[in-house]
Amino acid sequence: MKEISKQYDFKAKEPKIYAKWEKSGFFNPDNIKTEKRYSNILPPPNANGELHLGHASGYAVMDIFGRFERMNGKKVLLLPGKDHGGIQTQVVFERKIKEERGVTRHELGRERFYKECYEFSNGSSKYMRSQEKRIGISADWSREKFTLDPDVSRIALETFVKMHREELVYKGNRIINWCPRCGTALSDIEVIHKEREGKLYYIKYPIKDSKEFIIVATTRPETMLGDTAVAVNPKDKRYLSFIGQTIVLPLQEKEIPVIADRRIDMEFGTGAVKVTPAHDPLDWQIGKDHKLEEVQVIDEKAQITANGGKYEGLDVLEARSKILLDLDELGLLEKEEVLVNNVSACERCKTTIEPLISKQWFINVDAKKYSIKKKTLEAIKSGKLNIYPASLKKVMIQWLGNLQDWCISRQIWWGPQFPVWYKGEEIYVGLEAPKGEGWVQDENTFDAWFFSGQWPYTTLGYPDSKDYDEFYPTDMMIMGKDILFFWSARMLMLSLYRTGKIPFKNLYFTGLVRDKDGHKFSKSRGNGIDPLDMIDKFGADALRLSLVMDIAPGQDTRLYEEKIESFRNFITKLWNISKYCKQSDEKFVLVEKISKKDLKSLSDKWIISELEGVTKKVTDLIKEKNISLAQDALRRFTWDSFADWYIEINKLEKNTKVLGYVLDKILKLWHPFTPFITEEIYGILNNDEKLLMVAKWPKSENKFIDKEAENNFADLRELVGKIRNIRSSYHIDQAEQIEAFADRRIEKDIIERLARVRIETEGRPKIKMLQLSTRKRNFELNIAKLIDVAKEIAFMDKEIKILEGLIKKNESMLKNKRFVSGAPEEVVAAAKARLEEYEEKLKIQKELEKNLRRL
RNA sequence: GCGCGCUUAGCUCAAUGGCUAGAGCAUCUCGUUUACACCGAGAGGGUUGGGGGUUCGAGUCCCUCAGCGCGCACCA
Repeated sequence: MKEISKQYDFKAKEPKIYAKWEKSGFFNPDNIKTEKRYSNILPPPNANGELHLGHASGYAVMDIFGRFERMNGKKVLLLPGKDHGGIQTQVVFERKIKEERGVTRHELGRERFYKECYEFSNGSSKYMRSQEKRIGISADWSREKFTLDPDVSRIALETFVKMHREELVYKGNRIINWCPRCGTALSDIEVIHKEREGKLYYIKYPIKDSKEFIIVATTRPETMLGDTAVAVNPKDKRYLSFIGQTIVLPLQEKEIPVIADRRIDMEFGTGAVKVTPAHDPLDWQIGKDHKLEEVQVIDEKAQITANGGKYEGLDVLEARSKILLDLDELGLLEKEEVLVNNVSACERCKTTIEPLISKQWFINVDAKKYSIKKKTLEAIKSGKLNIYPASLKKVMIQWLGNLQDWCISRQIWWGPQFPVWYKGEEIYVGLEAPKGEGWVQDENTFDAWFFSGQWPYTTLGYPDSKDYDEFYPTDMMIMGKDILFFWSARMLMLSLYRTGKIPFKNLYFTGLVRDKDGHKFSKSRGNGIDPLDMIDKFGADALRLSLVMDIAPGQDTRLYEEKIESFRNFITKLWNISKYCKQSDEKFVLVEKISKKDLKSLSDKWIISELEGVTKKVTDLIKEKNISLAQDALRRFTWDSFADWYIEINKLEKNTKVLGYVLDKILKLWHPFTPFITEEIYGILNNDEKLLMVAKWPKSENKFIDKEAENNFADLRELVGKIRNIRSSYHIDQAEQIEAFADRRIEKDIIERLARVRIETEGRPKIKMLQLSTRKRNFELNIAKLIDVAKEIAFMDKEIKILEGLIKKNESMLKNKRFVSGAPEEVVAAAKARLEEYEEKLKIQKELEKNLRRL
């Protein structure tokens, strides 16, 4: 039989335990023979970096649910993968080659850049995979996927072809968000808005053949080079007479009309707006409706185009200052005002966005043949998808309601190219290049989210594969709430379109992991916690626990070393508990089943009753997706009830069978949370012949619930507590055994041991004694020790007052007819029971006080 | 502007409308023992952000105010 060593060396053990799991083959659901299944396609991290706390917390949650379901007899598939990451990876890789080799992607050329970026991603993936394993995730690595794997990307590309055939996608000129640094179009959600203090410039626009002006206000004067109208609200009396007149656009000397449009806010600025359809989303709309010319004056490098006349070639900011100078010279600059407004920036590189008109591929989200928007809204509203937390359902519905066409083409090089070929006026859309000479493929690459949005079924080999039939729709999807729109919404949209099914039954959002002060972890702040460092320092189990403590779905959580440390302490406790059990009796073994006959003493009955209760509670809480509370309840049982009370008592009245039974259940209940240490202990105690990972989850059995034992044990604890309290408040040395006398049958040995007293049961000594007693007088003893009578009386008076207050409260409740008839039966019964209990306690207290006064 | 979330012990968080509002960390006191000092025992610490309401009963539900955080839209 193996021994349990003095200390748990998690650093040495964890890799070995993981290797043992992998070798067992049970990460692969094919090796589990059952009809029931549970599937969770894991979110693929971008294959360009390192595992961070966000990943770690997500994996901890996914693995807890996965292991729970596996122990509940299901074939569990946790399918891992990596995302090629599109823009983000390209930005990272470009920076890398610039720093390391001093080259740009243009110097490498498209083909070579793609190839090297692919190799880079592959290398990072391997590294990340080794990190993911250290968290302990029980994923089926034999099924691991990459968004660019041929089988995966083929299915995703087919979706595009299908959409094209069914007219859900189109290529067209629209105003889009352009990142001049990345050199690509972006979708609306890849743009972040930052408040910045800027200036609002008031510029005089002269009316043709008149001395009058209209003053317009703008934050971006450089765009005036492309103005094709001035717009006012038709209700605005100030400008009624100007509508239809002509303005001579300053600097360009071009004639443009004054138009009326109800979208103009009369309150803002002067109420008159310069309209630049080529460089502002709202102006673009107005331009469309009024059939205005779209004059592009800013190009894709954020420089002024030839349409900008003498400003051509200037950077937008240079152009802005030059234009302001020129206007001032002409006397057309009325004034400047400070204004705080939102500036759009690229989510990845933070460069200011230029709105441009550009020819891009779009998904029509409200197409005639199939409205992605409507179908997705319907599915969410149908209630067939459980969302944790439920409040995010509303957010999703609101977002979908406002959804605009989705720009899916990018001008970056990293990622799959559009399956579209051109030859002159001809266009071909299909998976393979068309036969014949002279076809040129569309240069655009896909928005990476178009690929990851199809992840639930591309990974399973849609449409005709064993895995797809068996595991789709999946049971669970877990992600950070920061990618709610990016990912969960897109998965719902695309999966519903392609497969006709909601891709998952449960959608669980994790919150953000923050530092102790509630700040985001960031490199610039230097407050980052590297999960791998923490695993080295405290072990994977401790990190997992700290990541799921205090969490609720979608709620941010704070993490800091002391928190992880306190869970490392718990892990040590679990180890020591097991060590004690093993050492307590050479016959000690883990026990799967027990019968009532095996429960000898009060404490046996109590601990088993509590165990059954906690088993039910933990199981229910995990099913409700409330893993934080489940863990909390289990920890309290393990540390407080089992270690601090039952084991201490076990040192006196051994019941090795009960000990083995409780430990067996505890190891199983803890396994989803702390898989490594529980597997290690289970292995030692079973001579490595059994694997905890696939052990059966404990089932709570009502027959062991024993309320009477629980109450009696509570009384015992209360009495011991009272004695300890007295020792502490009178500074009685811990070494000193307090003399006591009891004339009733009580759990003498236990109380003597736990409270360090010596209890005489015969020959009551003739000295003054403090009397202690509990409810129903199950336990009563007298302490033969000099005490401060006045102090004790004061203490008892306080107790009596509290009890009287409680009695009054409960009495008035029970006298209230509306309470008795209106409240649930159990509540009324509980109130009655409480009242009796308090009355009895009060009676005892009063008696004790009377006795005390006689001293 | 619209929407969402949060506010409970010094800190981090719990508490199906119903038991004297609880844990962990931190603090203070003490420490003999067949696992554990990464430990054990005990103690202190609360007007549940303010105000109002509904209810037999409110930390919990409603209204309102304040503070913090987030999302969306607008931003000429």
